[in-house]
Amino acid sequence: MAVRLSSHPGHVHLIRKLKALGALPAAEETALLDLPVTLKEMAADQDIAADHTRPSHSGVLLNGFACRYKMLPDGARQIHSFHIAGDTPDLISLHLHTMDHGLGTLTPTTVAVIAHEVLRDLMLRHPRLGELFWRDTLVDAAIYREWMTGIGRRTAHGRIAHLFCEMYMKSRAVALANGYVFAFPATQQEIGDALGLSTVHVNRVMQDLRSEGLIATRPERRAAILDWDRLKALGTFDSTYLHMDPVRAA
Amino acid sequence: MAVRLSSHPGHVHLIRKLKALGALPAAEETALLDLPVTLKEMAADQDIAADHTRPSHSGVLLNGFACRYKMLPDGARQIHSFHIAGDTPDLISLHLHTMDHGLGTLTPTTVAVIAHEVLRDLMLRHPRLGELFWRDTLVDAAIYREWMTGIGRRTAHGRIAHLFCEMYMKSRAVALANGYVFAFPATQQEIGDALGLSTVHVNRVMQDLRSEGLIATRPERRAAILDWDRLKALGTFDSTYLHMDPVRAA
DNA sequence: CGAATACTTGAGTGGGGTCAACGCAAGTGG
DNA sequence: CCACTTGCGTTGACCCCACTCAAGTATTCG
Repeated sequence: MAVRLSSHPGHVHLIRKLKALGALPAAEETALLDLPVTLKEMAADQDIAADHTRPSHSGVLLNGFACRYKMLPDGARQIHSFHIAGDTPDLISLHLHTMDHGLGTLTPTTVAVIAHEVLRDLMLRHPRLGELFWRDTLVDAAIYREWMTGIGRRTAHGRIAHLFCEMYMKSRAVALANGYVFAFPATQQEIGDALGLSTVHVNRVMQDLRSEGLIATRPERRAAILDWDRLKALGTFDSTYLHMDPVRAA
Repeated sequence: MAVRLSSHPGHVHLIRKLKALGALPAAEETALLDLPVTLKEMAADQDIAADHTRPSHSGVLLNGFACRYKMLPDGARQIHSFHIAGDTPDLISLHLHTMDHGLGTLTPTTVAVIAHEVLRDLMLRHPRLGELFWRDTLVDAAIYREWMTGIGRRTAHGRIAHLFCEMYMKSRAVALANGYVFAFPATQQEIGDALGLSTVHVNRVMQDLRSEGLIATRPERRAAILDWDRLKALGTFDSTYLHMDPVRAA
């Protein structure tokens, strides 16, 4: 059932995210919100796009959480990124036609599905939007580099601290943080698969961070940062790679 | 001193690379080769673009080797990617204005430096070229994901095997491989910094791979793959992520 | 032919992995 | 409303892959 993107309240997160990336003129904003999309409600642990497939559509996450991941032949999993409302995680299938990894939901999720041809036409009509989306994929790439740095060279404590800093910054940018509290529904298993750690070790390190008074986690799958400065120092977190300052970027 | 990109023989690697990414019509090829560039000869271990700077130009590697890297406060280094002739490693500065990492040479190198405004104008005139370059940055991102997977979930033997497979495929794509022999001038130290391993361990594992008859390295800084199938299996290498098949991609 | 810059080797160590339970809350169905 | 299941977090014991430190031995190059 085709509706306009603007018909679902989740579109505000996309707009906020694009505005955090750079100037979004009114004409472009209107063109984007007028796009015909299909709303897809998904359960947790479903593939939005499976590895090795060739999608003909891309999606905007309107709510819920998703992740990008790769399964290895021995059953090990590496999670490459977490995605929250406002993200366009499979925009890349517009130019990389065969998926080289999977994209799956972590929680029940609403996705606005848009046909590739519609997106291509939009970007031809509005090159400024094309640039913003390109920029978005480049920020994703910067995040991969940062994770690579963490997995390769940071201790387990530093990696987990860094991840909490990043998820907080991303949530705040789309107004999904309430003070230092934000939704972070990943299990310890998933955090381990993201950071190259075992579940058991994630558990022990998170206990350390909690007992040190750095973070708190709630049964409702929310996280809170209790001491931003010390957490940031522990994870040697420098937000430059998130490229969230549109003023300096302009 | 401004010359045309076509004036340096290294331009052929760029053209080959773009053609491996997708169709490159003659008009676009001509427009690209006519670009005014400045040729810059650089020594080894110099920064093409330093961390935290705001470049106003991007470069094409015409020959030599470079790498993208990040230094951590404790002195540790993570190398994010290796780059060979034909690569455009700092194209991203066109849209991410502040460098969140460094880009440096590994060997003496020739770089064609192009002003951002010239590139922007080129892509407005030729959206098809813009798409190809976007695609190129997406392939780089796919390589980051693959490295992340390796560092997070592969053994040291698997990581090194995978890296040799990747560097061979990249060299072959721009006709810089001779059979299974290709230039790979990274030191064991640099390989370790790329794969999240210590120099000592890289050394021991490479001895294993040599004595197993999988690879050979030559004093002239060339590498040879002696048993492609076993090396590929050891690194669980699947070249999908390099997106090198323009036919299926079209 | 020194002086760097790699590459090698050995010995000892530790961060994080594995394996195997156990606790506990939230369904879910009878 | 209780028995069963399922998913997630937690704990303990043991172990190994890869790291560190320290000392070599080639190469390469001015």
